[in-house]
Amino acid sequence: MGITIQHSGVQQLLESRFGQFEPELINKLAEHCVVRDFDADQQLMRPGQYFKSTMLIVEGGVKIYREDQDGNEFFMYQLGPGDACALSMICATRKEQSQISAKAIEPSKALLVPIALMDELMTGYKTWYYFVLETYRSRFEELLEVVDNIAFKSMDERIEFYLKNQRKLSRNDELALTHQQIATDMNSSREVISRLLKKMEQRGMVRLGRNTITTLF
Amino acid sequence: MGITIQHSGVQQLLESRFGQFEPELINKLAEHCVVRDFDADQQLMRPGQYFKSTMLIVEGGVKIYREDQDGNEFFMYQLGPGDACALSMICATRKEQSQISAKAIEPSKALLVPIALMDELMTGYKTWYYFVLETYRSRFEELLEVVDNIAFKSMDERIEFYLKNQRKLSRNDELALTHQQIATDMNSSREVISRLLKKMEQRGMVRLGRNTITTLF
DNA sequence: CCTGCTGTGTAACATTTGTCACTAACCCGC
DNA sequence: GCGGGTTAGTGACAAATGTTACACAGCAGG
Repeated sequence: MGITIQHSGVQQLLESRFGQFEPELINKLAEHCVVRDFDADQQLMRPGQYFKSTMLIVEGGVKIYREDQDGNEFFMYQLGPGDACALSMICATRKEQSQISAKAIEPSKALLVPIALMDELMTGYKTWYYFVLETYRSRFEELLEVVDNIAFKSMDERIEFYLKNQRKLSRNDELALTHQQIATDMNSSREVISRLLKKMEQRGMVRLGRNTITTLF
Repeated sequence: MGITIQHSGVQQLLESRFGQFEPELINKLAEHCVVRDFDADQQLMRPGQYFKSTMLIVEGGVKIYREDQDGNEFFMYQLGPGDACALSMICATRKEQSQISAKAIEPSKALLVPIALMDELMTGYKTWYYFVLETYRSRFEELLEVVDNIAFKSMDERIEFYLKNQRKLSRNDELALTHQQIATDMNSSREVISRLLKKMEQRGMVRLGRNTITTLF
């Protein structure tokens, strides 16, 4: 399954991705945490899973989904290097079940921080405490933006928002996406997405190709 | 505007509503915080506002809304005594603008905790630190449930969810709500709500009266 | 070059939700 | 008991989204 536990090199990874951490914190983490590799498309979390550690993304990218009982997906936001999964913190803290699912979109590395360490880190290291609060804050705001979108906006506006997001993440105007992928992420159907994308093409907002959407806005 | 700043009785209020706090923390808070009264329907927060303190609800009830540019509202969740507003914590911590609006649904009291105190409380008082994390966690989960609802569920299921929520909050099967209020909270229109409520009545799920909805499920 | 698979286009239709227009029922103060 | 305001019910229609069904284009492998 491509899972590798690495003990070496943790310190360097931490220094490069989490430069804001104080040196003693980095040492502490390097001492007690391991890095785990994930393949593209591998799940980092699934609904109903329990956590023994919280995850910091060191390399790659991770998509965070909400899933309902029937297996429908709904994409919420994406994490990159330097981000932490607020949910894994929350669940870890409470030893509770996860309500979401996370999937690596490319080969990724995550630092696993044992729950047992959390209290000590929180009270002993100011930069950790700020990091955790900032993580909560930004995930919360992302979630608010998600609510905004589905509560107030129509499908075409949401597609636009989605494409903008993808562009920012891939740092590329040409997106390698199928209509079906978008439909799944937005919990809609391919036909609807095709229809609306076509309209956007007519309005000159995108150029469509097989497996690619070029944003022109 | 019915705003009163009280300095007396803070300690008793804290003890009754936040019994989990350690005594030294209660003293600390009583020393540095004030209680503020809000009238029914008065706004505690509005979008674009800056915070100098974070708010703990001591008495009453507060509705948390998302608002869009056109002034549409979308109800997210409700706070009662013993709850804290995660957003006010987040914004306070970052001295940032609020993205939401909060309104008292009945005469309410809130404890105002100055931001300046946050660091000290967080690092010095374990029960405060747990309280803050638990606040983030539960708000985050409420927000996830909101996403769930609007992403996956149809209007009638959402109404059901809404009514269940209201019932839990008011601890009463008979809800004093107009269809228009529900429509506003759900960012829909009165006619739609009336229509669906009527269907629910035919299915025996509710009994409808003027200004009242009696839940039978 | 044929074949089969995946991705896309599109028409027709169903369903859900929103809007408009109007009526009726109820409630309160005079 | 009579207006006037608020709340609710309803039909007709519009718009958005979802569904079904099918055609077709591009590409990869034999």
